[in-house]
Amino acid sequence: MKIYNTLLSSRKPQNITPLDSQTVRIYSCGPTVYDHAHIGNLSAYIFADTLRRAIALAGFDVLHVMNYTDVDDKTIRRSHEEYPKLPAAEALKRLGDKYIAIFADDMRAVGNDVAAVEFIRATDAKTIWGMKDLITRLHAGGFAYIADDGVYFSIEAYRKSGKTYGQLLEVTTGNTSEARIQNDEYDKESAHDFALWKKQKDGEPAWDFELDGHGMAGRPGWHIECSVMSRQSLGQPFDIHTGGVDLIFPHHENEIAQSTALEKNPVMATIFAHNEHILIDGKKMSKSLHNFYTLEDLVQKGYDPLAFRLKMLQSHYRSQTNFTWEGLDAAGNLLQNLRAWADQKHQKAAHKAVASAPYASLLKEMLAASQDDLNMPRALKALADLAGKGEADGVDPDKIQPLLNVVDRLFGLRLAARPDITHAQKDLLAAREAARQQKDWAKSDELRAQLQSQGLNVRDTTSGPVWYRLAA
RNA sequence: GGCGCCUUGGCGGAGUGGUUACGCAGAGGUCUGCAAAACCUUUUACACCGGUUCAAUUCCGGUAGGCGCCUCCA
Repeated sequence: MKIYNTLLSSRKPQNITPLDSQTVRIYSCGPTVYDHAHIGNLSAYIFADTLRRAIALAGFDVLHVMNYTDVDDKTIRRSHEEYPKLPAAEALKRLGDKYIAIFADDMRAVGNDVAAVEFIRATDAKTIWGMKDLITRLHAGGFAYIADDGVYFSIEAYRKSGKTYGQLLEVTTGNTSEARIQNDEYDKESAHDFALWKKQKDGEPAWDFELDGHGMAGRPGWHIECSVMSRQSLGQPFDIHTGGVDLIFPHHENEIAQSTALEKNPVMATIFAHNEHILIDGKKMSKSLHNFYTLEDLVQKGYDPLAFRLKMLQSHYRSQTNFTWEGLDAAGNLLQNLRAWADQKHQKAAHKAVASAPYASLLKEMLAASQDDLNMPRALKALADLAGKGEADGVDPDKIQPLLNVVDRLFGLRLAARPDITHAQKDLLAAREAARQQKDWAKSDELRAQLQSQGLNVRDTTSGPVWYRLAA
C-alpha cells in the first residue's frame, strides 16, 4: 500500500509499513468547531476516511485519531456571539458541544465511519495538561521564550540544535511574505516564531498556568494541540499525519518542530499525506471568500450527501477538483445506478449464476487501485465495470452480498444493506405483471404509475419485471 | 518578490512513448404493447511553439493561461 509523502525527504508515493509492524497509526487534523463545516472541509475527512479504509483492506490494523480544535480566536469570538450571557469558559464549552454534534452528523451523512475514529478535544483536561507540560519542557530546554503576550517557540533555537525547520517546505527568509512581516502584531522575536501559549485577554476563557515563576493564565496556541494529542494517543513517531494542503505550512511544520525539539529522533510521523482543495469557479473554497457550500446547502437542493462523497471519489485526492452542480448531478446519477445494481440482489428476476473469475479479478483491481496512492477514480472504474456487467447480465445471488460488503468497506457508499421493497409493493408489482400478461395495458400502466408514485420504476426483462428506485 | 503545481473530448476525470480508461450528458438505432438506469453504434480529446525519437497526449525546453502556499484556513 502506497501513499504520497509530502515530506521533502520523500515527495513521492511511499510504502506504508507500520513502525510497530502491525498497526498503522494515523492522526488527522480535524475541524475548528465554530461553525458548520463546508464541503471543502468535509472532503478532507472523506480523504482521511478513505485512506483508513484502504489501509484496513490492505490487511493492517489501524488506529485513527482526529482532533477537535475547540479553543482559538474564532471559537472564542463565536461563543460570545452565541452565548453572550454565559461565562466565557461555559460559552466555549457549549459552542464546542454544539458544532461537534453537527460535525459528527455531517461526517456520518457523507459516509465517513465515525465509529472507527477516536476523537479528542483540545480542551480535554488531559490535552491541556499535556500542552502545559510540553511547553514547560520546551522552555526548560531553551526552545521557548516568554513574551508579554504569551510563550513563543524559537525557530532559531530549534535550528541551532541541529534540526531542520523546513521538513515539508523550504523555509527561508526569502519566502516569507511581506504581509507576514508587516502585519506582525505579536511580541515574538522573529517572523517564523509562533505562539505556544497566549495570555488571557479581557473576556476570554483561560486555564491557569505558571511558567518559570510567571503567571501565564491563558490558552494554548493552535499548533501545540496537535503535537500533544497525537503523541498522547499514538506515541511518537507515528505512521501517517493527514490534513489539507493548506496545513503543510506553517501548521504541520510547526508541529514537527515542537514535537521533535526535545527528541533525538527529529521525526514526528513517517508520512505526511495532504489532500488538495475543492475549487469553486476555479478558486479555493473558503469562508473568507464566501464561496463555500455546506452539506446542508446540498441537501436543501435535493442532493444526497453520498453523491457528494462519490463526486469526491471520482477525482484523485491530490488534484484540485472543481465543484459544480453539473458534476454533482453526474455523481448522483452514478450513485443511483450503483444502487439499482445493488438492489438486484433482492430480485429473482435479476438473478443469474455468474462465474467467480470476473468478480474476483475486478475486486482485485479495485483493491490494487486503492492501494496505489489511493487511486479511487481507478477503483471506481473497476466498480463501474462490475456494476455495469451486473446490470447487463444480472447478479449472482450467492456472490453479490460478499462483494457488496467489500465495496462498502472501501467506498463507504452504503450499498450492502439496502432494504427490500415492501410486501404491498411486491403485490402491486405482481398485479401489474398479471395485467401485462393479459394485455390489459391500461391497468398495467396505471399500476406502474402507482409504483412510480412510491419511488419505484419497473423495467420488463425476459425473466420478468425488475424494479429500481428513483432518486433519493 | 520566493517556492510549488496544473492545462485531456459537451461536462467531470484516469492513463500511457506506438493499441481511442471510466462516469455523466447528447445523437441514432435495437429491444419493448408503451417503457426502462437494458443492449449496440456514435460525437474522430490530449493549451501553444520548438526539441529528442522510427514514433509524443505521454520525455526535455520555452510561451500563454490558471491555481496553490509563503498570514487564520481542509
